[in-house]
Amino acid sequence: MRIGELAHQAGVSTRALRYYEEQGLLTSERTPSGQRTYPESAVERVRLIQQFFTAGLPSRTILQLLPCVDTGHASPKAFELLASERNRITAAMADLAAARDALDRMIDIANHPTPEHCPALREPAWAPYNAADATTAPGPTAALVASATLITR
Amino acid sequence: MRIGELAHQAGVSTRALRYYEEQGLLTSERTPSGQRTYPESAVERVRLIQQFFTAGLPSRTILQLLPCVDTGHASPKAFELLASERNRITAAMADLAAARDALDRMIDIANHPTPEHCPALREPAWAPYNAADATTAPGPTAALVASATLITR
DNA sequence: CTTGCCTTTGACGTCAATGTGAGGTTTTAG
DNA sequence: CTAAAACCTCACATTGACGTCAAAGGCAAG
Repeated sequence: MRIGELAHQAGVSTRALRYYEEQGLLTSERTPSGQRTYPESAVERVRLIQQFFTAGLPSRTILQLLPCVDTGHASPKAFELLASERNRITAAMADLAAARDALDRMIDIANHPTPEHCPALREPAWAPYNAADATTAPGPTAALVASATLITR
Repeated sequence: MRIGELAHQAGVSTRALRYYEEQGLLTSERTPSGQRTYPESAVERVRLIQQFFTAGLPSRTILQLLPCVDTGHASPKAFELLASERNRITAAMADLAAARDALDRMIDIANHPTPEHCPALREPAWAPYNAADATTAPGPTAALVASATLITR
């Protein structure tokens, strides 16, 4: 499998794949003419790398983690890294949840039919502004929190 | 309140505050000599801005959202933005959860007392590699998923 | 007045994961 | 054989939220 194929199957650009290789995250065989060749398993590997990138892990950290994936063994230092990154992610999820709650409050306020700060009654029928949701929070739509804390000015 | 005080109370740098102002996210009065002055309420506002930045919203988007916070009213376009950002955040949380699950699988594998790929028995007593967790997933520690999918090579 | 800390504007630096093009070789399809 | 498509390396550009330094002015205390 050459680089274009891998890029297609893994859903990334060829530039990204060369970058991963440059960072030591991905290896490749070379044909006599110098073109990269990958095994099928590379697709899964690239997807894993992408997952880590998406989660905000920097390439240097991923580089330290991948050997642990390959060997199934984690040195104490790698283990510490594993744990701290897990905590980072958990904290990031909490931050996201907090921001989402803030947005929910704004949505509630904008949607709340109280005339004092709601000339938003011109709206026709509300498109159900969300459809696929039940990922983490099963909450119906938005938190029912007092609005005072949001009205800054 | 001058800029240093606000920066301290809101937990950001003065550079960030000037940047926020430059982006139109934050306003300030000026003393005759040109120094910025803020009301107490600016602390909360900066915290909200920071919360949005932390959640990955770009400044341009925050700029569109803030007036909605101020007036308590959302135009249809702002409402759409609110909803789409909410969905973005939810998706990001799912991505984080997936990456965390991957880390959990790695932790499990590294920790699993099977000799085939586990010379990790040299470890003394495991520090409970996580403490504050129950943010979203009440899961005990790590998923108990088959290891085959992880062993790439 | 002067010492020291805070503030001002302006502008360049950073970091990281790519995008983008140049200029050239290899593979593939007809 | 030939043209298109895919690949190669090298290297500069991008994006965004700041960091950082420079040169200067403001403001309280001694």
